[in-house]
Amino acid sequence: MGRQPCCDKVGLKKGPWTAEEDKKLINFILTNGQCCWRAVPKLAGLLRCGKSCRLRWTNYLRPDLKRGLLSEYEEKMVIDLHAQLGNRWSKIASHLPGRTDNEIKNHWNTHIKKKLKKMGIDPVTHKSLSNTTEQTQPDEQPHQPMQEQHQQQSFPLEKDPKFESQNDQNKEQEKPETSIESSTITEAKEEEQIMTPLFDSMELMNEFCTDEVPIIEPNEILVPSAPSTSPTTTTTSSSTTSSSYSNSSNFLEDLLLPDFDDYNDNNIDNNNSSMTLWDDDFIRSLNWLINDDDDGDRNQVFDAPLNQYPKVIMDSESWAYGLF
DNA sequence: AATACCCGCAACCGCAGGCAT
DNA sequence: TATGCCTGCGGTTGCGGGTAT
Repeated sequence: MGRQPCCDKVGLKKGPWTAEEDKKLINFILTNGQCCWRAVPKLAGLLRCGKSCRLRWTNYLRPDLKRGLLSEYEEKMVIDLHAQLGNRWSKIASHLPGRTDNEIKNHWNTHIKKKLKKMGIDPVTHKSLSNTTEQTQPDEQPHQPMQEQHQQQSFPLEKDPKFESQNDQNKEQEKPETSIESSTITEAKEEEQIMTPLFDSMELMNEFCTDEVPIIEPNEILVPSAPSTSPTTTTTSSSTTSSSYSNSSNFLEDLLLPDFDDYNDNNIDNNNSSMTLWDDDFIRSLNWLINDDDDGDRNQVFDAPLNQYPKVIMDSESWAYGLF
């Protein structure tokens, strides 16, 4: 028996998501949490395949996403992680809170690759280009993660004192092997080696690793308190959002939203991660969002006002940039 | 101003792995 | 063990905006 396709493609919509579709998906996930993705489109009233819904959610709509270009520090981390892990984008992304594998992959292909080449570094092997041309043909050979290359080369990033100290710390934390199968142990060890210094950097940024984030339930989404309630103009990074919002159909822009820019300025920099409940205006706005649906049947399902949910935890930047 | 070209990013595609039966 | 389902992953594509001519 052949494998069933992930979805019946007949009659399913493809291409860019519209604001209306996003609204339905957000509505559904916020209400029901993430469940069987195959069932999501049907239940949410979307003419999309479940896979498409999952991608849209994980890569764009997820509340804990950051938007905008990667910071210099994030870029360094990506380079370092890529040197160790190769093209395992999801693993790399798991070390960068709020970033998706797709985002990192795109950023790597469009920005970092070029930068490294300019610097005379082969983006595949992370070795000096003059050396690699003699030894390998980078683009034709599968990438060998640096761990497997015994980390012979000296990459500029490793000269960063922060990373050096992390590596030293790493060595100290290496544990003797047990009787577990060697392949498993090397894999685990590799992971451990990579994770340890990065967890430190997570602490440094006072953030969390997306791998550690459980499935987001509606009652877990929190928003930072808004120092200013005046709805401000959108930030520059919001222009990088989906083309679906390029016109006036950006339904979320009309909401009365906390000023996340102010929040970021005031709190992010000094590592103040305090979170509070949404203010009433915001709750009312989102409530409007949830209930503003022309499908009466689904309104019955979702008719619990959002402000009845105990707490809504949310990352400021992601919702500020990604949605609002 | 119009057209061609380039680039970045969102979305798609197909495969692989994990899990249940 | 075999089979089917679901999800995650990495590579690729194609659209849309920006820039050059």
